[in-house]
Amino acid sequence: MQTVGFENHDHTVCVGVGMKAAEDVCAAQGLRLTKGRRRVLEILLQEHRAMGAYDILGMLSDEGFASQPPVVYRALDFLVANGFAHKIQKLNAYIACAHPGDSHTPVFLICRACETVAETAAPLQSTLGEAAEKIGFKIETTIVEAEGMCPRCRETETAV
Amino acid sequence: MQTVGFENHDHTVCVGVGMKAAEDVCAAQGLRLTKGRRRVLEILLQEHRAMGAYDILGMLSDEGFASQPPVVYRALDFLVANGFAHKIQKLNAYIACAHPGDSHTPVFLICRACETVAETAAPLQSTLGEAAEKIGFKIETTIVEAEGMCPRCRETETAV
DNA sequence: ATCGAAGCGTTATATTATATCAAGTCATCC
DNA sequence: GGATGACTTGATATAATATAACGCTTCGAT
Ligand SMILES: [Zn+2]
Ligand SMILES: [Zn+2]
Ligand SMILES: [Zn+2]
Ligand SMILES: [Zn+2]
Repeated sequence: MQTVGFENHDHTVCVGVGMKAAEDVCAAQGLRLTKGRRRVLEILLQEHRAMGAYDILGMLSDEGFASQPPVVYRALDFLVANGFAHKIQKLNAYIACAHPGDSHTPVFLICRACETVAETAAPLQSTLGEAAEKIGFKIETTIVEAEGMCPRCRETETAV
Repeated sequence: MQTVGFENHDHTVCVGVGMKAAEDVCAAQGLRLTKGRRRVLEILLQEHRAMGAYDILGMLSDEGFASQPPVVYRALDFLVANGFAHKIQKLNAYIACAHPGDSHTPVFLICRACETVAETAAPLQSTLGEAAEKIGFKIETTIVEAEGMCPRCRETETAV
């Protein structure tokens, strides 16, 4: 599992891999990757950045989809529930999963200057789970979001 | 540093300790713990739970404070910026810091059934920081929120 | 073909948060 | 003591994010 987000890369591959992974998982689990859900995932993969729900909604309605919020929130709920996308709580934004197919606890690195988001992972699940279990808390999902400065913004940084 | 949130405890002590810590930090750093800021922190300490901004605003306006959103958001901004309170992103809610005075990266354990929040800590700062640094990302702040079931709700749980 | 579950279109509304500008407060300097 | 400037507050308005509810359609299984 590698960190995705700051390096350059062949982007059509990202989209292809992401869509394929979603299709496979849906086929295997009997989930329906309907037109709207598919298109939202494509948008997130193509843009490769955290997008607000209303940004996506704007693109959808430009393309002839209905233009009401539930259209996009329903699609996002589906994608997030099934691990094809994640919500970045800090930004109230959504991003395609960079490690589709794998079961994982994502760690997001969020640049405070440009808001670029990279998805990586850290082996904290067990550490945290054990600590929580000691006080009787059963962890089911974990959100980890780290804010700071990405490599590019650090280069061009003037003041701290 | 201990986990705070699920066990029973003498609550007047929490409030006293929290207010004292805030007063000390403000005195030391030349910050102004004004009437509204003080009252919001008191409310958060007394309630000892994650509260929505508008919940707090309702209490403030009942007490004669102005009743516009900026009143409470400004106070919360101050408290969060100075470490006296934290924002729980997952809940869009705010909670008094359980470890005031210490510099720390809090870890929140959030019960999905009752929404009780406990603040604890995990030694993941260094692990995560090193991993990020390898790709040139400089972490400044980290949000960790774990959702699951608290001890009390696990006892009374019927279905999973 | 019928049935039930899941999905979608649509209207309306709820919830959370910020922009802006004028006025007040406080410490400091002279 | 008055001028200064930084910070704080009051107040109006609006932005941004998200959900409720209801009826219709589509899909897949029997
Ligand atoms: Zn992922
Ligand atoms: Zn950046
Ligand atoms: Zn804390
Ligand atoms: Zn609980």
